[in-house]
Amino acid sequence: MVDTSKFFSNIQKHIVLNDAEKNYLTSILEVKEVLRKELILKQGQQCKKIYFVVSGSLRAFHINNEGKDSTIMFAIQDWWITDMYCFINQKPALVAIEALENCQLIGLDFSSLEELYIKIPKFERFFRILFQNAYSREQLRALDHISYTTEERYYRFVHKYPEIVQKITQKQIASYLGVTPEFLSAIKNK
Amino acid sequence: MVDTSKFFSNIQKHIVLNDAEKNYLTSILEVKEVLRKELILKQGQQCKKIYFVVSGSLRAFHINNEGKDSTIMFAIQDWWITDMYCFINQKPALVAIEALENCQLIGLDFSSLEELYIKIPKFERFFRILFQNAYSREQLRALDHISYTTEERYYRFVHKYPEIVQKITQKQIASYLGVTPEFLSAIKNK
DNA sequence: CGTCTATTTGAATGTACTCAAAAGCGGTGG
DNA sequence: CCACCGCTTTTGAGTACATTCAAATAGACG
Repeated sequence: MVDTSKFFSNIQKHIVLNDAEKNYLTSILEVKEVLRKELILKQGQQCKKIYFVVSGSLRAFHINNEGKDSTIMFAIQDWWITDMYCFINQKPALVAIEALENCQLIGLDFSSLEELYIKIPKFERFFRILFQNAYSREQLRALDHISYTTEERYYRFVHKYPEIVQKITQKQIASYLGVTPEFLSAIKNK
Repeated sequence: MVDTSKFFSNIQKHIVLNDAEKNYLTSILEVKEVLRKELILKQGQQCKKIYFVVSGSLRAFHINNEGKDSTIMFAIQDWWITDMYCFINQKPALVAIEALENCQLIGLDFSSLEELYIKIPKFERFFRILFQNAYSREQLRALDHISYTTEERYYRFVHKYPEIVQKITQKQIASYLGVTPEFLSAIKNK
């Protein structure tokens, strides 16, 4: 069984829900369990959902036309993940999302989320805060990317997200930093 | 005089305001005119405001400890700009924001924005959409950054933001792409 | 018109990649 | 429980990408 209490407490960090609202939310959420290595979104598919991670960990990545694998983001327990661009524009996904371990997820469909905003407007607030934080994180990442060396970015990443680092390979860190695994290995061993 | 009508139509792309709401909004907004090269935010300062650009253009940039200048974002007419991380956490700014031309701006203070969310909750919706789009843009930028070559990113940038390109120097594009002006020059002339 | 900054060019250097091969490690099946 | 398989990590050589520094040229602005 997937425990939805973490999901509700994540939401109640920012807004307060009464029982009726919780029940409505329960009625539209979709519980999903996926196995390690399974894809919850494939590149080119329609991205219809945003996921909350109850347990496990995931990786969003893009394969370009030369076959290079680039990691856009990781998500662990208590994080939200989607291909934002495709979710809001309802376009084919630019990224795939794979489970790094067995995961318990809670998905919200694009159209039920739109309805949710209408029916219970305080969710506008919740997602306003969520996206504001996500935007801020990405702005910092852009800063990191153009302003620091690869070596510095590696140590900054490890220091900032130790819980993620535990769960992923060095190859995946390299793909997040935008360098080859060989080069990351060389950096570490000097 | 600064014309606030563009500001209101920007907001009314996503939500509808009645006269009382417009009046309230008018009462908290701060009109600001700045000259070319003026800084509206200095690195290390408290970032108290988010700005809407009525006219003109701006650049947010970071100077690291080696003196390297990295552009985080540009903003032109009808865009919003702030140092998001510092705005929401009320920490010293990581970036400076400078006017590239004479600008007419409308600023919203952090605390009056928080009050606005309480008084007129539909602004949660407006900023939810604004930040969702901003997040999506930054996610795409991260993808661009790790997945394409500098040359590709240059042409993608020029193609995606032609109105920005008109207003900025090549040196500033280089600083946005994260390369030296010399290297960008070499790319163009081959 | 003169000054200041941006852009270009080139040489030397450093950073990061490719390719290939070896070593390490974890999981699976016999 | 060990042996094998597949994948990750390491190592190294050769190459490509990008930087630094310096100097020349071109443009923009007062």
